[in-house]
Amino acid sequence: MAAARQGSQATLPAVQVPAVAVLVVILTVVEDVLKVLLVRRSAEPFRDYWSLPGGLLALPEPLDAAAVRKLEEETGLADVYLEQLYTFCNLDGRGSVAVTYFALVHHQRAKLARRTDWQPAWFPVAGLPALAFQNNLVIDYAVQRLRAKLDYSNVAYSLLPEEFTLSQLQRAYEAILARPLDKRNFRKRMLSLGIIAATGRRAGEGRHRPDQLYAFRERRPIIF
Amino acid sequence: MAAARQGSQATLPAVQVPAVAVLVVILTVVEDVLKVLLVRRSAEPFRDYWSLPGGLLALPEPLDAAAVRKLEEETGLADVYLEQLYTFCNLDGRGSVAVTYFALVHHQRAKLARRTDWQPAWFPVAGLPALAFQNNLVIDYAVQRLRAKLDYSNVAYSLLPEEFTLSQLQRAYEAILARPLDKRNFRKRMLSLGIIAATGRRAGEGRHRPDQLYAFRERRPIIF
DNA sequence: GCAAAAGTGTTCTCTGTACACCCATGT
DNA sequence: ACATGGGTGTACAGAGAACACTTTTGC
Repeated sequence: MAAARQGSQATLPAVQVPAVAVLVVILTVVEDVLKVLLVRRSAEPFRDYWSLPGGLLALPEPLDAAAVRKLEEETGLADVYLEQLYTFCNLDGRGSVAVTYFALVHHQRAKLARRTDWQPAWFPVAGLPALAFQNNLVIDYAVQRLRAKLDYSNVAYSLLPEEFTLSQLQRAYEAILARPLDKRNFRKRMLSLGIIAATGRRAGEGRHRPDQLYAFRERRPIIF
Repeated sequence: MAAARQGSQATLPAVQVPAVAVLVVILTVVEDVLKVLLVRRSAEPFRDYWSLPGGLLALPEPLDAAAVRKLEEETGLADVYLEQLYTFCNLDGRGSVAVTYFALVHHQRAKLARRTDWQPAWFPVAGLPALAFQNNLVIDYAVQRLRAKLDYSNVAYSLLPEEFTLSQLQRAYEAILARPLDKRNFRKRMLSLGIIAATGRRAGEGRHRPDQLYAFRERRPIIF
C-alpha cells in the first residue's frame, strides 16, 4: 500500500487523508418497542434530517473513549453495554471512515440531552424514515447483531432495571426479536443458564397475582 | 462530539486527524500447521521486525478495496475469503486507527511477492515472536474469529484446493482448532451439512487405500 | 503379510420446541 | 365472580459426543 504522503499536506488534505467518524447506535426498549436514539441535524449536510449521534474523531482521544463520551453526552449514562460494531467506508459519499458502536440502555435511566439544536429523541426501529449518511444501514446492522447476541449472551442486563420480572424480560426479548416466545421455554432457559436470580421481592402491581422479581447475577457482559 | 476543527490544518494535523491504517491477517494451513503471512519491515519504526501487511489508507480508495489490493500484492490472490475483523486504536502509540481484515488462502495458490525489502513469509501462528505495532493482538483476534467461524460457516473452502479428501479437510480443521476431532463425527457432520460433495474421483497417493475426493458445493461464504 | 490410512453405525445425553391448565390477586 | 397476568411439566425430535473395527491399497 502506498503510504499516504503526509508530507505534502498543502494540496488536498481532505482528499488524501480520510476523516474518521465515530457513530453510536444507542438502543433501548420502551413499552415493548425497540427504539434507537437519533439526533436532529442542525447543520449541513442533511440539515433537519435525523442521524445517529457521533462526530469526527479528534486526537488524542481513543476510539472507544469517543464512543463512551458520545453515549454519555446524549444519555448521561456510562456504565452500559457498549461494543464496536463495524467500520463503514464512504457513508457520506466523501470517503470518510465511520467506526460504529452499539450500546444498550435502560430508557428510564437515560436522561436525554436537552438542547435547542441537535436534539436527541427515541425512534422505533421499525419504520424509520430515511436518515442522513445512510445511517439506516448501520442501524440494521446493529439490530442484527443484537438479535444474535441475545441468544448467546446476557447483554439484556443493560436494557432492564436492576430488578425486573420474567415477563418484562420476555417482552424485551420479544420486542427485539420481533417474534413471540413461548413462556415456559423462555423461563426454563433463562433460569437454567443461571444468569439471573430471584431477589425474593415481589412486584405487586396491577390486578393480578404478584410476580417474583429477578436480577442479573452479573451486570457485565457474559458469553454463553 | 466536538467536530475536529479541520479548518485549522496549519498547526498539528498529525495530532488532530488520525491516520487510518489497513492491516490484513492472511492465514493459511501448510502441512497441518496454521500460518500467518508477515512482512519484514525495512524502515523505521520497528525496522527489521516482522509485521502484518498493510499501510495507510489513501483516499479515494475505499477500505475494502485497500484490503483486497494489499492481499493481492502479497499473494497474487483476489478471489478468496476476506472479511473485516475489528478496528483497533493506537496500536502504534501515536493514535492511529487500524482497520483490520482477515483472509484465508490456499498456500499453494499463493505466490508470495518477491522483493528485496518488505519480503513476506509464512510463520506458524503458535510461537510468534514479538511483532511490530502489537500485531500479535490482531493475529490472536483473527485466529479466535476463524475458530468460531469454522463451526458455523464454510470458510474453509478458501483454505483448500478445489478437490480435497475428507482427511485433508479434517487435518485443516484440527490445525486451526488446535485439537483433535473424531473422524466419524467430523465426516458425518460435514456431509450432513451438504456443503461438500464427492467428485467421484479418487486420490491414490501413498501406500494405503485410495480416498474419495470432495469439493465444496459453493466457493463463497455460507453461514449455517 | 504387514503397514498405513480410509471408511463406516450405534448409543446416549442434552437442548430446543411444542403444547394447556391452574393460581393468586384486585376490582 | 370474573378478569388479568403469573406460574408450572411433559413428551418428542434433532444435534453433538463417545466409541472400535474392517477394508483397501502399496510395499
